[in-house]
Amino acid sequence: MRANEKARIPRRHGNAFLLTQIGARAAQRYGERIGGIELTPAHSGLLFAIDREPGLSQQALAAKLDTAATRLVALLDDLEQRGAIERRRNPEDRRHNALHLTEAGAGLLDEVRAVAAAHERDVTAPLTEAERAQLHGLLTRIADHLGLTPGVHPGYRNYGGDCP
Amino acid sequence: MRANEKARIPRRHGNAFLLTQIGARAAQRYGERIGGIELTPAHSGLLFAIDREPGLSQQALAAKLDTAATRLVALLDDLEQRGAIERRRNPEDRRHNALHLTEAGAGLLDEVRAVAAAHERDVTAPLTEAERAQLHGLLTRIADHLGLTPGVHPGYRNYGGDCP
DNA sequence: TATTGTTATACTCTATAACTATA
DNA sequence: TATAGTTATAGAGTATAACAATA
Repeated sequence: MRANEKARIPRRHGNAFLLTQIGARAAQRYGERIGGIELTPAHSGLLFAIDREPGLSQQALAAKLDTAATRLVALLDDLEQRGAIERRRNPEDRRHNALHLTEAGAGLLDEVRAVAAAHERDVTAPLTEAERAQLHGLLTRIADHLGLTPGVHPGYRNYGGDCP
Repeated sequence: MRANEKARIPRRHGNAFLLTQIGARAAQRYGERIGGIELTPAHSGLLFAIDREPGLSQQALAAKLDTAATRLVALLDDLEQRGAIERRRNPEDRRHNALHLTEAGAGLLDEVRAVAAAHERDVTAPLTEAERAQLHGLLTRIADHLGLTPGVHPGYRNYGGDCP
């Protein structure tokens, strides 16, 4: 009975488990790297998002990232205090803050991009360029199948489930 | 300058980011599935570990999973209360508990294996069998490069970093 | 009254530090 | 005193609920 169940499993350590293991470790390493410029992964995600679509309100940005707007406040406070972003109050409807990167913020984003590129090279170090492209094709299809939004980190999403 | 930095990035959404995204989502889905039999991913990991190496003490098991022994107490309480495991006190040194799966625990582990197999099929649904094998080869090499212990979920590890 | 942004509260998770019982 | 297991304490992170300002 147990051997029978066992036989149904395709591999000792399946792709799904490997993906979870690797994903968690890659996230942890990215967190360490991005910590080197005094940011968290969440901060870096906001810089990317604001650069991609400047002028959004906090509510609109939260909707894009599929997270609660309350979560953004402290993160944006940090970035604003650092001079990386501006909250421009809309004169026509003074409840809205339009989010924009400053000059310094654009420079900081360049640093983030450099960190991300180094991270990318690190994680895929044992693969050849052809294998990286192969992997990218496979992963893109899985990401699509799982309904993942390109560029939106799942850490922003509102799940009930356990993190690991 | 910024365009120059951008050009260094190999792809819009690199493999590292995709791995993080997919890993987090896969973990979340597994958590939902395993919740269907009133367990968390952590509980299921303990069942696997105790089955793989029965008779370990709680300290020894914690060391294998690279986590604090205090973290295991409540999880083992749950499994014991459910009749899935036993803490057998060692008569020669009565400080040690030798951990063992019960008959019921073996049955529960079979259910966990079925859930894991369904999860595996779900995550890799869009791939052919040949592609799954290809992916497995690439992921195994990356996991090895990242120093991951086969079968040990990173969720048990003691990092300081952010979870996502 | 409805909406934007903010602050406050409560809850979960976990790391660390006491504590007990055995040796 | 040293170790295995347990319990208690404290901290981080976040989801939810209240709140103030504006429309």
